[in-house]
Amino acid sequence: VTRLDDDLLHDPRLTLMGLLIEVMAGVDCKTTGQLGQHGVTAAEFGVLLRLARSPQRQLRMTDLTAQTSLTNSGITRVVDRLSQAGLVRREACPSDRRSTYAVITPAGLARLAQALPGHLAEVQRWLLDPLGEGALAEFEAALRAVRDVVRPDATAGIPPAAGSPAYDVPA
Amino acid sequence: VTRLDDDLLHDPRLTLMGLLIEVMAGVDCKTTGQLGQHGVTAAEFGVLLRLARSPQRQLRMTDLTAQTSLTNSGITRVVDRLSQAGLVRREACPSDRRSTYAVITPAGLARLAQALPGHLAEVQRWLLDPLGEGALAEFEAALRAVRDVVRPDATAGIPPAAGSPAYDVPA
DNA sequence: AAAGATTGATCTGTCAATCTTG
DNA sequence: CAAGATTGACAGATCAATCTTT
Repeated sequence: VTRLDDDLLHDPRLTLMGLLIEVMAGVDCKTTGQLGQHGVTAAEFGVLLRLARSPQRQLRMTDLTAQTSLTNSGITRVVDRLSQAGLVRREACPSDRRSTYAVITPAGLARLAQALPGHLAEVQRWLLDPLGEGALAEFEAALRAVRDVVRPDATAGIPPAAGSPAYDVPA
Repeated sequence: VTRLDDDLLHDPRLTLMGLLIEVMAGVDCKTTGQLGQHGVTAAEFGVLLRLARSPQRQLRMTDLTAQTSLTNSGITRVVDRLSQAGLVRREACPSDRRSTYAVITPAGLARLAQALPGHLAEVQRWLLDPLGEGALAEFEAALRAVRDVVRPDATAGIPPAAGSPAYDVPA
């Protein structure tokens, strides 16, 4: 049986993990607040942003799933809300009738344009500013190293057969 | 009106934020899976851990709220589940009858002892290993810098009047 | 049979309101 | 009235099951 050693309870790895969690919670508390003022959740913002960045301002549901940390049904629901709000429109895929495109509407682009500058400001204030000019590059490299391991697909460099550009995209 | 400039859509700050989100999603997907095998969610694990580390193996509900990224009602619900499962017990506070202590039970300690080593292994594998020996200290310092700004209270060094030790604690 | 998408049931957490004690 | 805790109503996401198309 495993005894509950006191060293285990104070393992430095717990501290690191705790810091990561606190940072994440803190930062997206701030950004969620800002985005909320523009009537979108973080997940919705992420979808709008990805659509706006994509070739035809559109992406298949499956590709959205691959690019976010949501499940396919999660994406269905986010797109439901966005299309209900008129920020996104569903469109049938001509070549494969199983697929559906989500297309960002002019209203969606407008909403994004309205929310984005403030969002960048929050990221600047709560992430870049505290890091400082010096630590930034190192921090980003560290994140990238971890990302490449926990999300190997995000960097898999095979030229996208269908329309999924392998950008680094936030939510 | 704000035009949707193409530069805004590709601002490097979005990349950084996106990396942070991906890393967080990736890492706690892994750890959630491991913890799930022991029948606890990440939030529940965090509460058990904090209780185990606390002076009398107990904490007031309020202190738990302060130490996690949950609301007070969120903590109520987590403790509900844990006490339903027999891993935690509620106990009245003698000095202030508004307060309730959550006390970890022997079963709770056992569960924690059972889950903790595997959890540490996951953190090692998905966080420390990818970072590598060299980047670790820098990364932790960076996180701490951000944490201090987004969560100023977590480091406020006033000696805890009531029982809330200002550890660095994960969830 | 597998891939894409959606739906119903459920889980976890929040918010606002409430109750009790200080 | 403020602080601590809980509760009801609800939002957001997941899982497993389902339906359609390949």
